[in-house]
Amino acid sequence: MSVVATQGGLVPGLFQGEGHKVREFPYEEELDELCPVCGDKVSGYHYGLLTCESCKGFFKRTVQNNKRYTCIESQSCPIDKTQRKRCPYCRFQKCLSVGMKLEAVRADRMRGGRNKFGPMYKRDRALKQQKKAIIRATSGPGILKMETSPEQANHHLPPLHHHQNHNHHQQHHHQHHHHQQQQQQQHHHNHHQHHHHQHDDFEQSASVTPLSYGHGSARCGYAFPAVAAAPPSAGPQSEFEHRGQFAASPGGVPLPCSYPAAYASRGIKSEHGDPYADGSPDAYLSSGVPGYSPIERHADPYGVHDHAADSPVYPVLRVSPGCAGLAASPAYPGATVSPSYPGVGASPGYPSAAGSGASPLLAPLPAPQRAPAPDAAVPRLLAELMRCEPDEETTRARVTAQLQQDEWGVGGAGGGVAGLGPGAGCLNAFGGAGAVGRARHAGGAGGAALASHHHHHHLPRADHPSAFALMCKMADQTLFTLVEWARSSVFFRELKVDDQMKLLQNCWSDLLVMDHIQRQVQHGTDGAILLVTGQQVDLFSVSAHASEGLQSLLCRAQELVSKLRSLHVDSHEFVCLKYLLLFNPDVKFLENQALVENVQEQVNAALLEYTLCRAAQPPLHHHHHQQQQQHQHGDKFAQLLLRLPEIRSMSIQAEDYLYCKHVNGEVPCNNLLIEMLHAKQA
DNA sequence: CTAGCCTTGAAT
DNA sequence: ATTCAAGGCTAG
Ligand SMILES: [Zn+2]
Ligand SMILES: [Zn+2]
Repeated sequence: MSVVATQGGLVPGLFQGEGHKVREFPYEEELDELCPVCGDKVSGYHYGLLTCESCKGFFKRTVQNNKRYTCIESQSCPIDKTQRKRCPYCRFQKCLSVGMKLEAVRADRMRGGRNKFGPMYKRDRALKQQKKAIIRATSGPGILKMETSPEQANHHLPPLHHHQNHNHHQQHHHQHHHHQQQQQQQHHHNHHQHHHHQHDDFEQSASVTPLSYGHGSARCGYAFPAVAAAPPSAGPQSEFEHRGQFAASPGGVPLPCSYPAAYASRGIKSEHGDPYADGSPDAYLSSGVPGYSPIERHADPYGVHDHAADSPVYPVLRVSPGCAGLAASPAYPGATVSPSYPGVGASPGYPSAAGSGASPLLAPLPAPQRAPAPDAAVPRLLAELMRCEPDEETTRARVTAQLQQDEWGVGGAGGGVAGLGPGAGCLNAFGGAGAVGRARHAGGAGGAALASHHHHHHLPRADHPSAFALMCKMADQTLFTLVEWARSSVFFRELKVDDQMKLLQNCWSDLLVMDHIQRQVQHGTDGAILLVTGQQVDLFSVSAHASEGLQSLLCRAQELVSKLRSLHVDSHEFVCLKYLLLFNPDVKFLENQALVENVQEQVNAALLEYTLCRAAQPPLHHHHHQQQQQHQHGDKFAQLLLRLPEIRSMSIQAEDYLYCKHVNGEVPCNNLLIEMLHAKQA
């Protein structure tokens, strides 16, 4: 809310002149909710991914009972909530194609517990959550970040407790004796006892025995991509034991072993007649393919990558057609000609549409040489990048406003907080006051030290218990602005959301570090740390009470700042560096990798040209340093590029540091930083 | 068979 | 003690 007021019309780069164009992104990703098989409501993770309850049951029944279906039509029946009953064949086919995992169905029917997919589910959750977070940060209403879940959630609770409670009709019976129900199953139960201790086939957590679907009897009407190599079943095994269905291969990959046709049904279901028990596979063999193989080379239905490799059903286009204009990087003429524009095509939002008031229509073809730019020294590409740059003042206002709003919302969470004015804290964006214990200690000494020093504007105190939390919020807000920056930046917004996610996931901390560094270089003063809120903190007193890890970070940051200052890095160059971080060609599995690489290339070229031009026309002052400067400018380009690894390294260290703090519970919840961090781990 | 609801139990 | 995905049960 307040944000809207804040942004008014002051934010040139971020809002591109108009604040109501939020529809540009296909962010409508119907996050979760829908079963990938039938579109019904998702009830949780089932056999590898989020599905609805009915598909879970269907899949279970099918695999457990080794069911075989036949499609009456062309094996391509549409599957949705209303038609899913129609063709079980196609339904099951779809289950498999979307990634439901056969091996998650247990042969021994053991209940409860967790299987090897547990961690994956967790990871996937983190990713989805992060995705949502970014979307909220990106396309949500202003910066009204985290929807205060605590309060809203509590509003409507009373009226819906009827359902859950009355489930008593018949559960008191089998408390301890679920065996009784098993009736014919106690037979197997005995086996289970053994198995639990004997085999942990599949090298997965102890006692889950994946059920083998399909068997030696030949057949496999289902589209199993990479199963061709499944060995034909060996002869029938005399014992009906769950014996070596799978054997862990040296590499840990489960390999299908001989598997008696009868087993599947017998071992699994004892009550129903075994459809194959008496050997009459005729009904199911349609293709000659021997049983399926639960091999799982693509234990990743989460789209992080391919599917293309092993799923003929849903191939993924690897090559992006949209990068046509980028493919052929224009030759770099010389120092005078700016790198040509990548013809991004008639994309909806071309940069110029924002500031220059130019119609999107003339975006595709910026005339070959519109040399008469106001500043000939600035490559046009660079000029375009600059146009998207938010100004420090606006960012400061927004972050500050948001922080204040947070505090209001929190209420009296920290009585002293309010007294600190617009946010407070110390250290850089990743800073903190060390361990809790330390923070307290700093309360005495640190506070005194800070107070006795220069009277900067509002000297945030490092001693406040929530100083670190405030710093986190500050960094959090900064991240939001950076995400928005990226989102509205020139080439980035041409990318698919998924690609954007991946890039941001990769560089968010780099951008934060870079943002901090840039702030220090351009607006900060020596010996102090300039926060995004405009407050300054005495560097010396801070590091005096900072933990070792933090000191190291501060130190490195300071060194970098000094270095960049000596190089007289200006905002143009900073922009380039930021883009180089953002468009990191090391990020793999991008749909439009070509664009990323091309932007990297072009920005590189632009930076080179720019630094060369600047070197040619250095400021007329400092004559006595002329020589030295000439030399410095000479390889300034290289100097700049060499800082990138350092920044990456710092961001990694900062992430580690942040993670430690998080584990210690010192990072406030609902923090985008943590969500990014969390999604990255594992 | 289907699909909603219930019980389990390793992992956390 | 809590989670929550896997199996079980049973009207419809
Ligand atoms: Zn479904
Ligand atoms: Zn069909």
